Amino acid sequence: MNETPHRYTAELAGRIEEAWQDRWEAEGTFHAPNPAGPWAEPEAVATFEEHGKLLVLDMFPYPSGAGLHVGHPLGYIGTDVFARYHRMTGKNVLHCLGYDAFGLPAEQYAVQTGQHPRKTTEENMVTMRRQLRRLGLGHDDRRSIATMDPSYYRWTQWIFTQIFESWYDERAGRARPISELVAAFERGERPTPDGRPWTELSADEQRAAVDDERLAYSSEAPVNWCPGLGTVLANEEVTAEGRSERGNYPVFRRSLSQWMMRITKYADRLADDLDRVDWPEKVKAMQRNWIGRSQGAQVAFAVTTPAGEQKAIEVFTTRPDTLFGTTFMVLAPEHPLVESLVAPGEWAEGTNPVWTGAEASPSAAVSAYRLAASRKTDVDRQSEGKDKTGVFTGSYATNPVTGEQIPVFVGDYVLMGYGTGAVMGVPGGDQRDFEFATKFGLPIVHTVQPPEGHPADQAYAGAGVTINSSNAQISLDGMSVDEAKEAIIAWLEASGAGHGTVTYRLRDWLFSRQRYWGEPFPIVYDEDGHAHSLPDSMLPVELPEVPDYSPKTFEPDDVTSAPEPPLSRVPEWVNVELDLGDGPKRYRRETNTMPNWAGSCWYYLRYLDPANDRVFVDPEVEAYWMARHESTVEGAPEGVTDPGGVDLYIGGVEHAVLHLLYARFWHKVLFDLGYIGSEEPFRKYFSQGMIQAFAYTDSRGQYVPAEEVEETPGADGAEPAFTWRGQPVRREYGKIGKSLKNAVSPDDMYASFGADTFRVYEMSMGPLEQGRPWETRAVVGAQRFLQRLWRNVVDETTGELTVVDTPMDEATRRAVARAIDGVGRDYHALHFNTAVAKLIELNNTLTKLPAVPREAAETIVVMTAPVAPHIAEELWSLLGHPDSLTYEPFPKADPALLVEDTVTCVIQVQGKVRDRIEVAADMSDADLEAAALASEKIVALLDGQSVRKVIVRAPKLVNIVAG
RNA sequence: GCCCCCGUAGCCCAACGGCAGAGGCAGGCGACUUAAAAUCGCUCAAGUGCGGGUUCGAAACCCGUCGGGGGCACCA
Repeated sequence: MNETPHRYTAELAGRIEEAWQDRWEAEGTFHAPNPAGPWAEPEAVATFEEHGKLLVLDMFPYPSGAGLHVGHPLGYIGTDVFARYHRMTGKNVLHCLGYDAFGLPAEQYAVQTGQHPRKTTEENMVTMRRQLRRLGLGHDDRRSIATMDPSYYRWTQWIFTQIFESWYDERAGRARPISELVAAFERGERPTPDGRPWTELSADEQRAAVDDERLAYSSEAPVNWCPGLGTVLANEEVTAEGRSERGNYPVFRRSLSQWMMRITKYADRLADDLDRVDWPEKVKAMQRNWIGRSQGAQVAFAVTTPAGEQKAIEVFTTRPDTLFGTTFMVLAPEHPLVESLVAPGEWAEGTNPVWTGAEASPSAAVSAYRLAASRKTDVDRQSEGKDKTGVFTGSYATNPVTGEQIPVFVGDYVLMGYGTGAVMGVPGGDQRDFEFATKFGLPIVHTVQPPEGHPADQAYAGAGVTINSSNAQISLDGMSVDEAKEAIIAWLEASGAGHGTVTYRLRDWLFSRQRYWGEPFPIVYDEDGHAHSLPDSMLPVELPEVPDYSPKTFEPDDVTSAPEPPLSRVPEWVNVELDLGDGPKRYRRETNTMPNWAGSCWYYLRYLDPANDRVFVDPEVEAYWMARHESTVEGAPEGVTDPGGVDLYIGGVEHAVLHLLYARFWHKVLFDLGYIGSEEPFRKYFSQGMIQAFAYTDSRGQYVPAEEVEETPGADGAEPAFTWRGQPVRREYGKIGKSLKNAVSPDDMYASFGADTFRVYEMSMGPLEQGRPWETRAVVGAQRFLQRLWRNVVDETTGELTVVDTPMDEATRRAVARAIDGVGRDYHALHFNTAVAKLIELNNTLTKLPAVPREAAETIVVMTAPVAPHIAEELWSLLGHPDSLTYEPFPKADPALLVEDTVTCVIQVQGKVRDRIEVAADMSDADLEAAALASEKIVALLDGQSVRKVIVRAPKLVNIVAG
């Protein structure tokens, strides 16, 4: 028979946990009141007036069919601990979780099985909800939205129409409604594209002028076409190797008509406002890198075409100071001027044979080169490495500062997609140009004095004194690089040959996909093919049922294929009669769908007011939860202001560019249009580390189930040996997942230990931002802690309370006070691992007492609640409190108990500890110095040496410098 | 090639520039048990990757170097 029926086992933990989860749900414990909107509870909100609110957010999960593994909940537990702690500090805390329900896996599954993706997704959501509920997360379950619900994507579509109906006013530095653009054209405040008065433009011309300014626009442009997925992709979804981030299929550049978002208009604000948010530097750096703002100059090189026309080749350079060293030019193969620069006839007499590409004439050489370049994928270009290729066009341009005639080449190391698609070749200052010049026998002029010992076979791109840079009007010689840049830009601007400018790596965002399982566009085309956004009253545009979910996919390397969206196969949905204000007319619906990012661009706003069917979020509600603060975020530079936003956002670093950039963009548009009052979505973002696990391969390199591997410790510190079914296996470390056969499910943890133990273990493994290895056998440490905590309150045999109503002794009071102080600060700073360590320390102290005083027990129970809420609730209840401790105030430490009466003072000689003395905590420096010098050990050690200096850090340290 | 992060007991991790150890795992010893598991108690264990420097004093700050992880990469 069981002698300890009331021991805190996994089984007992499970019963307690499920009971409390039911009670929290029934009582709506985590429902956060809103100040306005359909759920307005202003009186409830007013009760939080003293301590304010806190908005905590997790990254929007995709409900995967594979279920969760133990790595997934790390961030969710982190936010939950933080949220629960702050409820105890008296804040109105909003924390909830919804689902990013549109996505590729459900659609691919649907294609294979014919199962509707909604059904699959709903089933997956049920599983995930169960797994997360069992974890005891304190979510406001009323706010759990899903992007696939028409009541949600109605507003995704509405936001799209707002973006479509907006333009970016450069002068005002913000987005404005299209109607104001039309008004500006009408009043003549804004010149039309060709300068004619607005009224003289035809209807089509007026429409084109407006459409060219829209923040969402459709355009025929080279896009990333992925035949293997049957869809086009955004730049951000294509890897450096030119493959799809999802599925790793080849991606080709094809010119197709697609929807784009003019995110480039926000490049500066997206870059600048990174200074205003509290994010990891790493992530800020990645976004800055992606935006790729570079300061420089645009310079025009005059060229006379073979046909006799005067043209200019515009180049962008970050190093205008090196203009005097420009000895050639290179255009991208796709550059529009190439055609007109190709010299007719044979090569000129004496043309360097290396320049000709072994062709008989410039036109043959250039067309062969261009053809070859057009056939290359990014992968090919990559694999060619740094070997510079190119051919001469037969034309010469004029260097605007030297007046020299310099040859113009076509070369594929110049990319059409960056800058102007043309570069000035400065072999002395740019390694790529140097390599090109060496290969083609072009002159190399240094314009910055290289330091001594600089290798002769390299360009010099560093700082130094400008040389070889003067003409009749200007001399840069002797200037630093920065001075020279400034001087030459001024000269270029004065002479009309160029101007200072900024370029960006960021491109407009490709926003359409040829998929079924996504939001339909709220766009229809009239009979002339013009796009119209649908009015609010016609939203949502519901996703129709289709006979076949598959996008037409192709052989992954079929370059000639073209996308065909599934929705185009439902003619009765595509062709509609609508009245858009000018009577019923025939329209054709847009058949592309939105990318997965659309729903996740604004979900945090919907969390705030999910039941609102009048607006996507009530402005007062948004202002309450996300308003800008008076004070700036931590570490913000001088002069910036707080942008508002979510108080804490925890998620993986894998979305550093994609989701976090897109969401910032949409947020800024909504701010510009006056719908919200915060300028940034995520004031503080914290990037959690990834939990990984060991995986094992057998002699053939096949993965074997990690949980079945046995470890034999090596003798005398040798490496341990690992075996699986008797055969030796090799250990490696990697991502948790099916393919490495090292996945551990949270369900197993609930069954073996309970959710609280699992939570404590995950939080205590190490700092939240750091990756670390999962180790199932170490989980028991967390369980032992909770068992001891339980035993400090409850008798394992009888189930009776063991706490006593005697006051705490002095030592216990001090230990409790220290813990309160430390644990509170650790929770606040997201240092959950050290918070748990301090709780364990205090608990171990209490364990050693003959009986635990009630006050000590209650204090530690309350402090433990954020990490282990179920056991804390249960003990709190056993201690006689009928209500949940969710809103119980976090204990406050008596400052008097934090300072010791006496402390151990360390006495060092030359920085080495030589003696310790007990002294009063308030001892003066002089007294302490005297006491230290009087120490017998010190006197003996100094042995008459003179004391040169004494450093006193009362009351803990004295350092004597002798000699 | 460039940029960022991390190197502390066998392992995961602590330590305002001031006594290297808070906590956990594993190991060892002991208690309980017929026994084992679980549990409890005790215990062992590193001088902080390496080399310089700054300082009265460095795991911490600076420079260099090695190792691990991540990001970017013909971006003009």
